[in-house]
Amino acid sequence: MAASRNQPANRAAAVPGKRPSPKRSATVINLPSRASLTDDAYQAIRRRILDNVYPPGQQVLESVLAEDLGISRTPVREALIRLANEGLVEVIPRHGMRVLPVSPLDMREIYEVLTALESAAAEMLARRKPSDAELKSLVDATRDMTRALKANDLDGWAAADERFHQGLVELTGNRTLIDAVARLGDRVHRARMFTLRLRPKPVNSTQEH
Amino acid sequence: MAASRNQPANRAAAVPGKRPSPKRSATVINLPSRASLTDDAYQAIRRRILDNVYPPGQQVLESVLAEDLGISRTPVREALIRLANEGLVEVIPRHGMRVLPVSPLDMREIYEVLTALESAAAEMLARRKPSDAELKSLVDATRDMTRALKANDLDGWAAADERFHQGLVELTGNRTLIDAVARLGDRVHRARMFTLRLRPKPVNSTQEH
DNA sequence: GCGAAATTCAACGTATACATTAATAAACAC
DNA sequence: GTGTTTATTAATGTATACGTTGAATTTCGC
Repeated sequence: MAASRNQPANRAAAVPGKRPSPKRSATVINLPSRASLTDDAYQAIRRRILDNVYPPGQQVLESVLAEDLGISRTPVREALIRLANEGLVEVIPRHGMRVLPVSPLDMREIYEVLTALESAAAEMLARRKPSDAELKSLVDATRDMTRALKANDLDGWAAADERFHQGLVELTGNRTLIDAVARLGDRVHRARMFTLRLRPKPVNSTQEH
Repeated sequence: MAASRNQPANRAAAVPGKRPSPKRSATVINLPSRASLTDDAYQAIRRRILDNVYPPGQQVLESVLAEDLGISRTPVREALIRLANEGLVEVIPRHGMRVLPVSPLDMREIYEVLTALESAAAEMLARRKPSDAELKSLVDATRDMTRALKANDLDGWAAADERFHQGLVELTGNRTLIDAVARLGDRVHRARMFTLRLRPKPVNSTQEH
């Protein structure tokens, strides 16, 4: 499988708050992270998309991104290839990248696929007869979801929900499955911005197991 | 796509290229838009992997690939990013790309995911009550599969099988699903080289619909 | 004034240059 | 001979250079 394209944890200093000169200078904080500039660019651009700094439909030129991030076009291009592969953006030959919109249709499609994958995950898990310890994270997440739901805390619910899905899929140990779900993760996140509650609840399908 | 046939003569002086492939006879009148070198590289490397020219575990340096394809490292790198994203190779910092092996475990994982996705596709299709015309390709493929199976024609079976899966998924019209399956396509192909018959038969799940 | 042809412009695709650094080999002390 | 340190090499990551070409703009014919 591809190297861990998943977003680990390094969300601290990904976004350059300032606009240094196009030249890379010492003003850039030297983190112990040996992340490549390509990775940085990937994270930064991705973040801006998820945070709606670059809303759907937004177009940004490679050169603008590069200057904005204080790096050259090369790592920007490489980051864009990854983002395009992930379905977040589209690279239009003369117009830079374009943030792909997430239409209601897209959402439905994504949820259909996700539901299928998670159902399979639940089934696999059930078959594997996991220990209670393994299930703890899931149970916790479910409890948090219910709790948040009662408190009308949508954000909390979403967070717990995400933990649940993440945990469910990861417990299967099926890397291919994990990757497939992760690939949809960002788009789900964006879709969720539009519709937090249209979502079906795959919780039942696992709780009964 | 833009026609990027740009190999100025000065290139010969700069690089002792051994492979003047980017040469085009003047008799060609209206050639269709040229793919980018990145695309070419992607296709070429991918093909070599699928054809086992680069067997699993094989490592090839960027520079070797570049020289081999008669292009610079830039498009090679971009192609490798795509291939890595697709799970065909891994890019190891100092050792170029490495063709990922497809272990029996991988195969099982892939099939688990594929089965889930295709089951969902079948369900979606059934719910949509497709016309007979739409189903024709599926029926044909199924028939060919059965036929090939009887004739012990494994290759024929595999081909029909592939058509069946392709068609099944495409009939749903769910682009996300189509993409997800397509993304697994190459790995499936490689897995299939090892085990043509360990495969479960999702045929039933659709035929009954 | 309006459409077509010519021109300008800028973004890109690709090649190449360059500094960095891991891997390898060489030198060395013991 | 062996383990350690230093030099060498090579592959990379990134920056930059550059020709190509689609798009925008202007010029031109009418």
